[in-house]
Amino acid sequence: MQALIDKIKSQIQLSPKAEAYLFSIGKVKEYPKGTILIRQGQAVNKTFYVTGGCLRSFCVDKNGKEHTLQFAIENWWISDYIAIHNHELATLTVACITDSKLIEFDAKALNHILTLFPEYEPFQRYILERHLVSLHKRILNQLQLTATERYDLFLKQYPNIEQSTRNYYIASYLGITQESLSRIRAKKA
Amino acid sequence: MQALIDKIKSQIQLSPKAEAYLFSIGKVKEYPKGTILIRQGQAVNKTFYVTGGCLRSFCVDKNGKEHTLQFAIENWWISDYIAIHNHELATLTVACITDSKLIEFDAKALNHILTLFPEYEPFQRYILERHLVSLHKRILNQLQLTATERYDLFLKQYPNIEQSTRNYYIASYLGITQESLSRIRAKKA
DNA sequence: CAAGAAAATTGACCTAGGATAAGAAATGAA
DNA sequence: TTCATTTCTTATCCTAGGTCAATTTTCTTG
Repeated sequence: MQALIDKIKSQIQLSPKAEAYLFSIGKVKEYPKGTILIRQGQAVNKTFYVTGGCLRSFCVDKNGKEHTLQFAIENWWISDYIAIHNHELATLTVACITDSKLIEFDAKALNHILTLFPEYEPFQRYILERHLVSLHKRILNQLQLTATERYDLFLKQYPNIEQSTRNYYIASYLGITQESLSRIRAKKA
Repeated sequence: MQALIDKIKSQIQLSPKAEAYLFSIGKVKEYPKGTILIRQGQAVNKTFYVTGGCLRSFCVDKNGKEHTLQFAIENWWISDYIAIHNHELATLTVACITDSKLIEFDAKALNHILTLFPEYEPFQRYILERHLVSLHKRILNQLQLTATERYDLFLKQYPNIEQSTRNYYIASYLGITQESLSRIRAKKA
């Protein structure tokens, strides 16, 4: 929790009261691999900040195939923002890929900090912008790179995920099948 | 310009001073079809709010192929956010697809409003969140839909763009070639 | 450690969509 | 209007990656 506070303080001035509020609403948790934190179809009322381990958000299509929207490692936030922003039920599932250490926030309480302590806004904006930029890049990569190039880039961006996650999850993030990913790997060796 | 102010006021309380500031930095402009507003490789210092017409942002890959990141129609913002956020030169080009009416903001001046009038933050956050959600959906669509399904969705999302834009731009947004798009269209008729 | 289960690999075949090229239709300038 | 240019369509052939199925390897867990 202190690590997050420090991160925030490196971006903005945080009053003692705001800091105390953050402490009061952030719950440090550890979840084992496989834990499902948000389930497709259910209400979303939590947002997670990752301090250790790795999670992912994904949706399941009509054929039962999974599609990974996001991997979240240390220092990233994860939730179903589509649902939160649109006040809808979850279209995504969020699950721990490995044993994970998180700080769990009630989404409404975290949002309320912006009303109580407007000084927090620039930090939230920073997070949103960073996220936005990473999505822009992802879309451009998806449009212009081959599967092999996307995989190479993935390895650079998430150098430690490969060991701890299944082939299938990576493939479902890259937009290919696990068999194709396996072939791509075989070619590299 | 007043239309934008009204939009903002429908989301947040805006003090007369903040409103005056916005007026002072927003320049109403009209550009003819084909105008390039931001050029790949150059510095980015503007952000555009669209009040009429249609623009797009795209990058050009090593083979000279274009990839459309965004179409912007009425009530949307467009710029190169990757460049702005990372303080880099433009990786994107932003161009008018049709004659367009815009409100042009100096990016720094627009950003400065957040310091001068923190009351503006929630609006900026609203815009960022909306953008984020649309990108999440786009990625999920790209991962799970066929080219034909993506095209159908595109027609729903941008019912008026098809007439005013070239086939190639739409194809480069969907991640297919213009020939494929032409075949998809032929099949529908 | 052994037996099952889960995950990854590999092979044979298939298909959506790409590449190239040529012709048809729009668009636009004179 | 006509000629030229740009855009769109169509046809042929091709390839990256998908599908399905059979192994092999790697995890689990008793």
